[in-house]
Amino acid sequence: MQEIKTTTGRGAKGERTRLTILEAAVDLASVEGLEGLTIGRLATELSMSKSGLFAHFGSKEELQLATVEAARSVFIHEVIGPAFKAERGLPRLWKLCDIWLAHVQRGVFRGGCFFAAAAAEFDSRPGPVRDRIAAIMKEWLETLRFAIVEAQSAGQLDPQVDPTQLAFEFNSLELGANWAFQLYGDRQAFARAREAMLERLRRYSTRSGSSLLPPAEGKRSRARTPKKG
Amino acid sequence: MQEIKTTTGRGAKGERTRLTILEAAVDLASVEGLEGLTIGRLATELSMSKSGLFAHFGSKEELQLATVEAARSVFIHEVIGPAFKAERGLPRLWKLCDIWLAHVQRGVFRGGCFFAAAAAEFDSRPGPVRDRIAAIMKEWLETLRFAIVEAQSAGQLDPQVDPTQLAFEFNSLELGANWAFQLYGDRQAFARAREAMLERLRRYSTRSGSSLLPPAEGKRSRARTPKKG
DNA sequence: CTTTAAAACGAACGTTCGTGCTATATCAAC
DNA sequence: GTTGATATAGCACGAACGTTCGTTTTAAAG
Repeated sequence: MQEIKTTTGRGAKGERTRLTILEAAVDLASVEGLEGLTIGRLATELSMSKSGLFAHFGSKEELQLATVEAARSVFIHEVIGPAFKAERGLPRLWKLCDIWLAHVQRGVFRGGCFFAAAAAEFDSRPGPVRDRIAAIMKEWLETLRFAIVEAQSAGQLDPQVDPTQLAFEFNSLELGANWAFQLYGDRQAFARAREAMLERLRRYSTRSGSSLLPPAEGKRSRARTPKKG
Repeated sequence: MQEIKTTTGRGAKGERTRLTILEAAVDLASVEGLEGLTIGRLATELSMSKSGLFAHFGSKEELQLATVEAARSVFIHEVIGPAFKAERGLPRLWKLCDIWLAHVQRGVFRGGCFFAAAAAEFDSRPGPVRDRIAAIMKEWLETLRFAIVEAQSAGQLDPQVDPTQLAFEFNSLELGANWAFQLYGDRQAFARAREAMLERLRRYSTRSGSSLLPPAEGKRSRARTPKKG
């Protein structure tokens, strides 16, 4: 009988430690940046030795890559997953935007959107880390674009709308809200981003689509939009 | 006889050197970040000694603050100045947006928008540097907002439009274009941002205002929509 | 010229960085 | 309980960091 490559038996402890490290690494990197994510600090924070921690990754770049990957997992779990519970088309598109903004507001990452920060840090720094960050953010943009296309296919959104253009605008509003919140603590920015997104979705939505969007708020709404259960 | 402290006579050389240093500092910081802006590297790049350079600022934080201030001067000279040559109201508002995008595209700062990068780097790092960056970006947002208000006062823009909301959206689109260009080299992003901005300006502009905007392009090269048939 | 303050330098400081080595714990499998 | 891989620690390294200090060069003022 061929023995199965043991990832579960022998290396159990190491894997657990690795995950613990990466959890702390994501948190630290979201605040200090992927370069400010220092092996010494990380080790101190986890009460372990630099070399012991280092052995799990072999190089700082590998640690950074693993951290980026861990952040992507968190993002998928916190944003993509929940949004995909909504039905295809306009509801899912809206949920993607809404939950994205919520995950920043909730502080899923202490430093706001992990990838916005990482992109700004690495965009002038060629290498595998930059490439991976770029790929992950493209995934997100592609997810947005595809949700738009699905809404069009479902007859909920004007088929004349350019999906890439709309995805660009939504992504920009997300970046803008993240920026305003991180730099000024401006919570209103989330409402502004939502308003701008909903305005577009409403304008482009067909009759069958518009009922799938949250009801329009009056100006200066004081109450929160009721969550549907 | 009381001697006058001449700032022009004795300190002339030092001031010139300081400006040379800051020019290089802005360039370096726009790529490597304000923390990656290292005194040693800067000195090497300028073929001078670390200590000689250091003496001009007294601390790294002072160097960072001076660099931020120098970047602000460049920005004012390259964006605000030219845009303010346009007449008040809608023309100036549009020029502010248009030239902002152009200054990123032209590579006025090697790393794209200096302040977008600096904000992302320092937003989780309290202190005078962060405060100054935040204040400067608020200046910009306020400039945008005021231009919108002026366009409304001139009867060129729908007075019902919330200036803060529109300024937020424009700023977001700028951040989005900067992001796409820095991370993917995507030049189309500038056109997308302009399209989104102009779409809003056109929709909100009065009859007297709409003639002040650039003519609408013929749907751009969007003929190739893979319309599924 | 001489005088003198500003400007630039060179060397060193104490830290921290990433990264090797070597030794010691830990723990699943026999 | 012994074994052997795996995981962690200890220690040292060279380089780079911001910063200090004492000295030397430079150039403006008398």
